[in-house]
Amino acid sequence: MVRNPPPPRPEASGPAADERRGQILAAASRLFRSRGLGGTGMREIAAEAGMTAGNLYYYFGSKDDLLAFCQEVSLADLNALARRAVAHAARADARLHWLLVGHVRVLNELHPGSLAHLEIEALPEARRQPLLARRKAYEHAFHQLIDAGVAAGVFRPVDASLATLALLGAVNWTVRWFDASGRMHADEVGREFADLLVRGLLAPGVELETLADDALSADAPPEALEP
Amino acid sequence: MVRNPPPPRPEASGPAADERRGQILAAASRLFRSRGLGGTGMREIAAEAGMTAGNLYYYFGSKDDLLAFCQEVSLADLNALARRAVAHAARADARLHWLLVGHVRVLNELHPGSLAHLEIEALPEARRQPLLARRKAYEHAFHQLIDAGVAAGVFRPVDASLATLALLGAVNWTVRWFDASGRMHADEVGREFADLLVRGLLAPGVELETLADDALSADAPPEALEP
DNA sequence: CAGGATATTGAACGATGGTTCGAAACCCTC
DNA sequence: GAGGGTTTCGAACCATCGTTCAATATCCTG
Repeated sequence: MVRNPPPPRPEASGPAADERRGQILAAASRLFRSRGLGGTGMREIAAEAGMTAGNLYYYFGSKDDLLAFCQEVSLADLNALARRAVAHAARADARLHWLLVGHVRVLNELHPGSLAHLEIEALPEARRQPLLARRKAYEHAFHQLIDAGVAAGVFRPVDASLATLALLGAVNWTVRWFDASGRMHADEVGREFADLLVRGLLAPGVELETLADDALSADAPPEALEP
Repeated sequence: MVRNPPPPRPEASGPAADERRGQILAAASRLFRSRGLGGTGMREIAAEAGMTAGNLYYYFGSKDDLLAFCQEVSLADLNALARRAVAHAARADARLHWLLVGHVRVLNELHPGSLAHLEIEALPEARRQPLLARRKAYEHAFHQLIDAGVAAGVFRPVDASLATLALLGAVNWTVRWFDASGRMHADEVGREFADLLVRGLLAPGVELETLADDALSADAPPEALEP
């Protein structure tokens, strides 16, 4: 006879719990960044969030849950950005530039030190799939923008997949060294990076165009995020 | 009365042991790559290298020893490359391009999946310092090449420190996704990346110059590496 | 073939990690 | 202030991790 799985432990819900989850996520991100992912324990995360290890499990069923949540949030924000960039009417180089600046800001300013989609490998197979799909969607936006630029003659002909990985590598790497208390703000770093990276794609003779970067997705567009 | 530290346990020496250490390093690198650093245990590394956990300690005094060795080897190769690039007579863009290609190859072809200088934070303070010094030296080479290019009017004026981080981010990121059995070889990826990144630095109107990339440092220059 | 140095094993130890759980504390509402 | 839901604690559990070590196998040398 098959035994029913134990009743799913009651997971906290409601706006208060969501708020708390946000605090935990922030604390975890901070620690993940300085001590590495495997190097930070639940007790440390709890302490950083001003609570007890046992209490953490009232909000997250497991460390994997916490990690997956961490990445879902970042990926959702990144994808929201990407959708806006793809839908925008400006030239491909301007849109790509704008997206790159936003990317750096989301990773270092909105979710400081967030691992974003950086450590998917650390999750068990079952959790990976949905996150990988979202990451793929995000990369697809870069692919699209680059192809659009090539088609328009704004970019020189490049392998869009490879170029995507180059751009993402550079901007993702910022979480390793960016220091919010340092001499530069996230958006300044983002602009310098985007300048360099998008210029690397331009066809000879084309001048880089840019867009004004606006507010981050925290108080952003009215359209809802995907479910 | 101060007790003498226990006699330093005999650590294997000789060419045979060095060979074995090389195998272990390769196995460890492979696992670190797929499972992450904190996620791989000594037992797994040992198994991957075809031996027992206890046996590992005949070659490395601790996991930190192993990790530090891993990074020293990669950094030594990278710095050897960097010294050649800095000493070379060609134009700055060509030298930087050559160095970037070499970097990708060292990380993905010579030491597949090596974490290189990527996870220094995981080491205890004492170990970090010498590695950080070597990394700093390596970054300094990029800084030099970029400044030289700017001075020569080959590159547009950029923040050399920031540009260095952008370039290194892109090429370091390759260890996350590069697959030796994939459609591209490490040197092809390296060239595409170097093209994009160095072009991003060029001053308007300047055409990219490149150097032929030669053999990797395995059978490389006669000058000795530093001790 | 003997015998010592070199390699390797497998079991064990202590510490730490994620996790569970019953009980206490807190916070509302009636 | 009694009572029920929500939240928090703290101790304990068990697996795993890095590590040690005495014993054994393997290899080379005389």
